[in-house]
Formats: sequence, structure tokens, C-alpha cells
Amino acid sequence: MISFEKFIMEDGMPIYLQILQYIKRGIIAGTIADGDELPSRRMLSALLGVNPNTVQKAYRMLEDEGLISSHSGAKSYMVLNDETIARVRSQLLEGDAVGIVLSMKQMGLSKAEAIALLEKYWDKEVNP
Amino acid sequence: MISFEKFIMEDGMPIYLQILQYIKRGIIAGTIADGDELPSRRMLSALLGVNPNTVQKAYRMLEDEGLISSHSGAKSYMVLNDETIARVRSQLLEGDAVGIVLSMKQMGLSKAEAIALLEKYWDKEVNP
DNA sequence: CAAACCGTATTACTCATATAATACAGTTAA
DNA sequence: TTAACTGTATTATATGAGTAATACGGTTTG
Repeated sequence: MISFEKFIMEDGMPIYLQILQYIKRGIIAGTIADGDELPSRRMLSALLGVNPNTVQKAYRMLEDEGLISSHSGAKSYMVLNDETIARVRSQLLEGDAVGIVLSMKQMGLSKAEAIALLEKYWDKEVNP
Repeated sequence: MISFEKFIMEDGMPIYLQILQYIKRGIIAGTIADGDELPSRRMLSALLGVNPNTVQKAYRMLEDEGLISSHSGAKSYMVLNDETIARVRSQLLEGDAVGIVLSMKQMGLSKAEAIALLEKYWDKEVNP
């Protein structure tokens, strides 16, 4: 069963996208693997304190991307292979890296300063 | 006159927040300084291709934070001192760094891998 | 002074997000 | 078999973001 223990909800980003992102990051991290059972829509919505429809939207998009399999009445499972994992990895890493670089550059930071900043905050506690 | 030449609009984030962020990053970068003249609401909205109300919303929030001065009929100017600049800097840098670290950690990257990723994309072209 | 700007305000509309309350049919396990 | 779960679907509502079209009054400059 996939754990949502480390899920941290932020505002400013649609919840269903945050769920999508969390799953994809787990795939890259290797904490979510092929065949893993997903929590049901109702269970996860209760856990996160959001509406079941919001979870359903996220799951539906994951299914459209071919990352999970859902069948009416049955539980949902991750469907992953090397190709899909590689695709998700490049999508996410590139998107994040580009965003970071854009942000740092707009602030006038040099590459060295950006790296120093990253190192400085790496070991700090992020979770609330 | 503050330039919006390097402003890149992304979707997924409210435009008025992007304007706010762009100004604040300029303050940190030093490209925006005390006394600088801001483009009028109408001019900037035309330049960005957005509604004047969207720009007004961003400017209003900047005024509420004490970063600009607006008087009916007259142009708007940046109002910055060492204290406010330091405040904006810590707000933005910490927020960005924390977000980056959270993202990388959720993907299971090590500090070294995160730095390598940042270096890899630093010199790539970001603009469309 | 008068024209051309400026900031400010109002109302109405569309769209996406998220919630809410159900309902129905398929699967699974006691 | 039946109860307790699943996934799926529908309709309604609320809110925020963004657009659109105006309007009013103050400032600036020729």
C-alpha cells in the first residue's frame, strides 16, 4: 500500500496536481513501484481531508497517463515499466530544474550562489 | 522605468503573483531600486497581454507590503530601504530554497545529485 | 486651461478548482 | 450469499482568478 505519510499539502497549487506530483516523485524515488496498491479514493480523501472527487481527478489523470490501472469495483494498482519510469523522471526533473534555474537567475544569483543556497537549506527541517 | 523584458509568463500560477514575484526577485537582484518608476497599470497590462485589473491587483499588494507608493493621478514608484530589501530577500530565498529541497527530497535525490542537476541545467536556455 | 495621461473603483461575466450529496454497479471476503 | 468495500458518475454549489467594459477624479505637461 502506497503511503501518503510524507505528503505535505501546500496552497497555491491545485490539490489534484499535488497528488499527481507526489506519486510521480515517489516513482522517481523508487518508493512507489510496479504492482503497488493505491489507497482507495475514499480512504485517501479522508486521510488528506479533501473531497473524494479531488482524489478521483488525480487518479483519473494517472490512469490516462498509463501509470495506474483501475477497474470498477476492484482496487487500483501502479502499472510501471522501465520506459514509463524514465519518461516520468525526465518530465519531472527537467521541469523542476528549469523552474529553479529561472527563479535563481531572476534573483541575480550566480551558479555558485545558487548551489550554496541549496546546500545551506538541504539539511534543514522542511516538514511542519 | 522598471523593465519587464525578462518577464516570462507561466501557467499554473496566478498572473498577479507572478508579477509580484518578478518585482521581488528584481529587488533582490538589484535591478530594481528605490525611487524607480513603475510602468502604469494600463501600459504593463498591454505589454503582458493581461487585464489592467490583474496588474492593479499585483500593484495593490506591493503597496500593502510597503514596497511601492501610489497616489491617484500620479505615477507609481518603488519605495525601498535596507530593512525592506532584507525582508524580501529572506522571504523569497528561504521560500524558494525550501521548495526546491522538498521537491528534490521527495524524488529521493541526494544533495550531490541535486547540485549536479542544478549545474546541468544552469547554462541551458530557459526562455521560449 | 486643456488634453493626455495617471490611479482607483465598480459591475458583470467566464472558467477552473473544490466541495457536497448522492447513486449505481462491480469485486471481494467472511 | 451478503455485507463491506471498490470504482465510477451525476448534479449542484461556492469560491477565486481572470477578463471585460466603463467610469470618476487627480496629476502632469504643453
